[in-house]
Amino acid sequence: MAPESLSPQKQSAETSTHDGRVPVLLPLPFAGAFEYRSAIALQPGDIVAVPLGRKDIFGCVWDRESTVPAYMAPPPVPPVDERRLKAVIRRLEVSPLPQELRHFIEWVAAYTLNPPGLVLATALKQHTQLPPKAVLGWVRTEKPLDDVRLTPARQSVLQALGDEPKSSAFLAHESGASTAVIRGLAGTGLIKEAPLLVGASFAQPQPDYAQPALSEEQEDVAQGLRSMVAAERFAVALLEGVTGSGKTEVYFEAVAACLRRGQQVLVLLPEIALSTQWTERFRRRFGVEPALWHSDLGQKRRRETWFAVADGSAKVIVGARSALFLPFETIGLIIVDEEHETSFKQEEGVTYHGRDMAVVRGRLAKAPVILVSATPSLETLANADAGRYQHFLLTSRHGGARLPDVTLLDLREDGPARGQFLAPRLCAAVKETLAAGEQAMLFLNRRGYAPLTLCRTCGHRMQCPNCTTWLVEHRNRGILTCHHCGHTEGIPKACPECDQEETLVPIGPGIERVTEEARECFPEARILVMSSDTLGSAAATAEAVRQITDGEVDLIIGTQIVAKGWHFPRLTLVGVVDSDLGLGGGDLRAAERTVQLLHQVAGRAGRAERPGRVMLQSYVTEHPVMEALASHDFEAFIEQETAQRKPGFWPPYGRLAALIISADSADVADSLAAEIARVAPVQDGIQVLGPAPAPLSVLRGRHRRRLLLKTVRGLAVQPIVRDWLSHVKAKGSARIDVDVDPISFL
DNA sequence: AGCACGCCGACT
DNA sequence: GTCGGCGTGCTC
Repeated sequence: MAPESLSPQKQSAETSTHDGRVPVLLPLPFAGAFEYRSAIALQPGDIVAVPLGRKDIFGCVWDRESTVPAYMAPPPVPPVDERRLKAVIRRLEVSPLPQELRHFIEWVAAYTLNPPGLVLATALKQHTQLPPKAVLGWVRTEKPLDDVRLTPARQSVLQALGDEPKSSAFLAHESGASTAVIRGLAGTGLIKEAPLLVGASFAQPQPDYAQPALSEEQEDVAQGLRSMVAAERFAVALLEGVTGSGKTEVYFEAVAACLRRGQQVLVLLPEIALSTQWTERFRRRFGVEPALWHSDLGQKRRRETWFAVADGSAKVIVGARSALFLPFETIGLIIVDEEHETSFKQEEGVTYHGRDMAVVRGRLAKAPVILVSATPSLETLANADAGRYQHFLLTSRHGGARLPDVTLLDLREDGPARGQFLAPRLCAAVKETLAAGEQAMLFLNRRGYAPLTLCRTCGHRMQCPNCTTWLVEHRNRGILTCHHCGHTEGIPKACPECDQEETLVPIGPGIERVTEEARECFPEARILVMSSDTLGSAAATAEAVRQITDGEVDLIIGTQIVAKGWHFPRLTLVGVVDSDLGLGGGDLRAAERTVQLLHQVAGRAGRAERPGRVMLQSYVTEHPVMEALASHDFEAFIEQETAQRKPGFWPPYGRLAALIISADSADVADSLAAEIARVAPVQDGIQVLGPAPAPLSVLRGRHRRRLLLKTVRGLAVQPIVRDWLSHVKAKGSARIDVDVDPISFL
């Protein structure tokens, strides 16, 4: 794709050449854009090669004025001496970054307290390491037809031509002529080479391909969403509906409305690589596959998609959070499905929350944003309650299916035998289900065989040398491994502490151990294990899903992965092996997350005409989380969570920023943390907690301490943290990482 | 992020 | 006497 064939972008009248000085944002952690001289006129958004030190680097011509709200914006950097400016080397022949994307990059940088260049790097990573090759096709020239001898073959080639360039292969196929005819025509001057529109390979979704049969309730909500799209302005809606209520079908109507207006749609899913079922539903509704965007897209497909988004020919993009950085032309709608999913939060590098930044992107694009969930986050519910977001509800399951019956199995009264993990009542229920020719599922959110290996003689526990964690046994692979840093060792014969042999015993269940037990309890059952260890690729996942759907499997045993929005019509029993697992650790969202996850898992049961059953094994059946799940009364649970968070101004009734201090020795980490605490801000509405050792106090060999800044809702954390950190400096091995709106407290 | 400059240990 | 360790600082 060559730049000539891209739609021209909207530009402010003002050009960026200003005394021949051009700001260029480099994909490096500098405080702001660097300035260069340029003889040629450059526009903001242009990708340029510039010298930096003794090397050359790509950057993006930047805007002189910031659009970030003043309170959030980083302090301005003083201009550099004229004589030190170097000259721009050249402008790359690639599509520029649209203004809206540049503003978004600045916004994300200011909000997350990251240098804008680092955010640019995440946007540019997807893009121009290599300028895309122009692929050439053919178009008609102005030359009159009568100058040339027109054979029948030539005429049919000319007929196959359109306004837009067509490839030789396409023309040959369409006209039945050989490529020799095309070359001949080129020789006559009737046609000439022109860059192909890459986007031409992205099929257009048809808004009216299949008409959905919507219930009255669904139709009402769909109508509400359609009118948001029609308004063509920024607004946020929460679409809340129990599992199986047909949320996807309903928001597809908003997608259709947007397509009819010729605008683009961005759909964010938490785990796009696993979303084959979603893609299939999309194809049934719109006739074609949507454009996909995720991290392991091939280089070629990636580049094609980027440019198809830029020129507007890819209409619906389904992606992971990084799709927010695509160069949309005319975005008319953003949808965040499973908005409560914590995996929308990027935890490495630039830590941003995909859901929240989707709302920012929507505001910049003046487009509506729809947040979708069966168990919305407290953040989103609070926004809906405050009237900031519209709230649409789908209350009944599609096709008359009932919500599953949820039974709490109190392990204190009716627990399994020692060394086993499935209670007798759960085993009986599984047997019944299998006998009835239906499918059952066992859910345990823990990979491996056992989370702890202990010496029976001396009490030694097998620990990771780099992290404050136990090594998890993976018996299938014959190893002990750390789930945080990847450290792996063999399973020793003797205890490394007391040298006694055969004394190491596995403590607690992992999914491998539950599978072992299930094989003994249900010897006849065809068992399928679904975890990230057994399902390496999207293709493997799709195959597993097919086996389940086609009834080639009786018992599914899985981790987190099975909780995704799968539709398994034969599944009628779900057993949760350890419902209490997520409640430990005492972090802010432990209860909320457990409710969301277990409700999601429970929702896999009984989606078709057959009613479903769910059994939750727990040692704390009286816990509000368990009660909420058993009674399907989430409002009561939300009320209680709210009552707990509100008085202390915990999110969403206040704001948080975490400072993570790390160093290669505990002493250095401690003294820097103490120094930071000493200069902590003191002000009404602000509270500083810590420093405290991080729950994983040593991670990947680095000693970590945490401080938490909490402010009342009306107070932004960014200027406070900026000011705070301007008083301290990390030296040596020490580092300070800031996590605005932290989700993980590890 | 690179890549320099810059002061302290084991080598031709 | 030098080669080289990676600690601090700069790159428009």
